[in-house]
Amino acid sequence: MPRPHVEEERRQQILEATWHVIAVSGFRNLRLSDVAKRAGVSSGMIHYYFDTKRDLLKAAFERYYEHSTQRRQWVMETGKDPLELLKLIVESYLPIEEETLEGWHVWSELWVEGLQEPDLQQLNEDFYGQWRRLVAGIIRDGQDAGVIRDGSAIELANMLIAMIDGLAIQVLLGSRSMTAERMRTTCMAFIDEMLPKSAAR
Amino acid sequence: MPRPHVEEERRQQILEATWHVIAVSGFRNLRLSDVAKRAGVSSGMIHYYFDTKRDLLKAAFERYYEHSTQRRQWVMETGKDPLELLKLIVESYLPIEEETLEGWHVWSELWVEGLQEPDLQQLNEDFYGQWRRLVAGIIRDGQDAGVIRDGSAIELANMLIAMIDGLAIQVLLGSRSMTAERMRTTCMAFIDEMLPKSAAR
Amino acid sequence: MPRPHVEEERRQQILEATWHVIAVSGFRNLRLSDVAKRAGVSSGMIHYYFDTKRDLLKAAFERYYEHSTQRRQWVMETGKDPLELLKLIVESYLPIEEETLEGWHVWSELWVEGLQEPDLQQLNEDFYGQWRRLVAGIIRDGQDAGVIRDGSAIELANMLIAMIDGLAIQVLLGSRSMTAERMRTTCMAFIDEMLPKSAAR
Amino acid sequence: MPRPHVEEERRQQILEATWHVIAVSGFRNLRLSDVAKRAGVSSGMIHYYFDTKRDLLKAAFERYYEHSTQRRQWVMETGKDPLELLKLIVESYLPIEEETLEGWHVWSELWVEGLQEPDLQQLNEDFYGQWRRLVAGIIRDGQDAGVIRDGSAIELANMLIAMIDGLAIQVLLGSRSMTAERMRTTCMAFIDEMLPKSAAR
DNA sequence: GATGAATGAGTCTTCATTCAT
DNA sequence: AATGAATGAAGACTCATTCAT
Repeated sequence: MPRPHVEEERRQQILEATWHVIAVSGFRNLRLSDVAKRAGVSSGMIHYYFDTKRDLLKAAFERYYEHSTQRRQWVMETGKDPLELLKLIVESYLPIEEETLEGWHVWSELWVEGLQEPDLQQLNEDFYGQWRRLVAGIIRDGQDAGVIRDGSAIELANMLIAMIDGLAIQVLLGSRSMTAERMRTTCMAFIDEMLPKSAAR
Repeated sequence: MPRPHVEEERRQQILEATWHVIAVSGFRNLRLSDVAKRAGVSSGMIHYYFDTKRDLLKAAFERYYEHSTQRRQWVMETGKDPLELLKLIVESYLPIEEETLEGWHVWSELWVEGLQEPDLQQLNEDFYGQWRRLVAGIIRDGQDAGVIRDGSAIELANMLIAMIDGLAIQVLLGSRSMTAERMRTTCMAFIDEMLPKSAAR
Repeated sequence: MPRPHVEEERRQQILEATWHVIAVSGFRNLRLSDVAKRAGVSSGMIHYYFDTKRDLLKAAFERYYEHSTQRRQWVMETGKDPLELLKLIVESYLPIEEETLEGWHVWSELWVEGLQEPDLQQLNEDFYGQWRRLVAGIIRDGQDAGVIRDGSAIELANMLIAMIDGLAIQVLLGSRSMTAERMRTTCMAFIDEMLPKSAAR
Repeated sequence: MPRPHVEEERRQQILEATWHVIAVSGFRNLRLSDVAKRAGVSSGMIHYYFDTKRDLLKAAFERYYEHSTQRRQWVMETGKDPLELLKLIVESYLPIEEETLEGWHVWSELWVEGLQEPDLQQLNEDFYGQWRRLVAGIIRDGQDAGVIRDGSAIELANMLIAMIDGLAIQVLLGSRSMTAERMRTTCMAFIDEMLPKSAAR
């Protein structure tokens, strides 16, 4: 009785275990044996599915990229008004929930690993390309509706996205001055006070 | 016959070599033999000055923290008007010049390593504490002079700083959509259009 | 498909190789690569079974302790009369046969290493505890049979055991004045002339 | 103003420091830097006086051999009666006093090192040769005076000396069953009950 | 498909030894 | 005579990778 999908399942299982280990231990300290243990498989099996450690890590990031992309699908399907939607996005990216936190860890490791790895740079480029287009689209909707200030929507999107990333790093590093709560108010202040068309000053 | 300062010089020499190797190869791939080669000393000498690799790396980051702090001393001594000064700061942090680029690389590695290392988190905390106070001070000067909008100066500083960090990451990753030039215009747009008190919309 | 007992066999193989190297080269000069070579395995395998060199050496001594204990089992099963039995024991401990010689070498190294290592001290304590009880039992049998002088059997056992150890050291050191032959006559003289109840003087 | 003996003094200083380190840390763990620290000199100076570590250790043992020989000079100059003198000797070798304890440690290390080193074997041979002659001489005095049993004086000396060595090892290893006190009574029992000509049985 | 014992190249680390001062 | 900074060979240890089962 062949189970045709067993291979694919195993791959997923291993790739997900890889994220978790990256998120918990960091890239630098990742050992294949840890991944094997976390995935509940033998170390030999890792190499059955992935030729080298490098291949595994690359695949894990690729898979995580897809995962991250899917995780923000909901944004496309919301009928909320633009400013509200931006706030929801910010809210969903605050490094509070376990899963979001893990996402930030994995993505941070990808960034730094990407400094040396063109493949990962491409992943990042694709991801942020979509990200910018998504946020810029929302901003453009707001501009069309007359609730968001004029100016390059892409540039405004870049501001918000970069701000989220920069603040998240500080939160991840356990800064006492930049907590997740503080990150929320800072982002919300930007959306409430700087993006709107005629916000009071 | 004591050879004065030899020890201190050697330490500096090794620490600086360590930055360079971190900046070029990344933290994960750093081999002590590379540091030794770069510093032009024997591998044994590394251990003569630093007990373990870990100690060396920690010391290198600490030293880099001091270095980074000193590198922004000039900001304190400028008589420029606030908005102009903020622009100069942005300009000086664009990842263009070799030295600035290296700084971003080292600091990125510190961030990601800091995810696992409380000591590095503290370094980051100190550094960003100063950073926020510095930028917030300038903003407050601008508010006092009536050229910068009202609101929490610290919060505005956090926005700008986070934006710089977030954009720099993308530039460092070689994004074709986010170049150093693009980063400049984005930051300048924020300073010119969002910070001033009564900027036209 | 599990390969049963492979692990346990390997451990034994490595531990025995370790004795031999200790016996031949001494503790101080023991290199893991020598043990690996002697055991006919790779150096990595040593660490597969033993975390550190220290662990290996400790385990080797522990295993040797068991081995030594077993090697004297025969004494319990002999029906010989007490004085005869004591002589057989002495005979079996003369540093003449290859295996006995090796035993003395390993045990000497254990002694000196034990000066710094409480774990090894405990091993020695256990071993000599059994040893004393065994010899004292034989002596007590002799006293009960009226062929061995009165007095504390444990004390008499301690005399004989210490004498064997002290003489063996000199033999091991290749003394020309204290050969194995000389050691034999000295011990036999003690048993023949000093232990018996009414030996002529 | 040349101090002609400064070199000789330094040598002594270093050699004595070497004993102490051997006694405290054991031979296996001895580092020249520890010796230098203990002697209060630079590591370079060790090599000024001794070409190699091996040379130093050999010289240290040689010097210790002389030292040990001198330490028992008093035996020659005592007018005590033979049995009493043997007891004094035993007393003086009990591993109780700091200095005696150190002596046993150094000598134990010499034994085990001697298993590999013919030079040290020779030292031991010389030392034990004198030792046997000395003790045998006393025993012979006792035999001449009619207070010690007949038989080979050398053999009786070997018994006593070996017994002392064998017991001392157990005491040094911190045996709870063989304390210095126990060692004393055991040796004294041998002298009191086994050596005399017509001891009651 | 799967295991995990085994390998060995790669690195960190130690420390005797050298040598400029 | 003396120092201690510097060296580099030696050796412990790690871990990705292989392969017999």
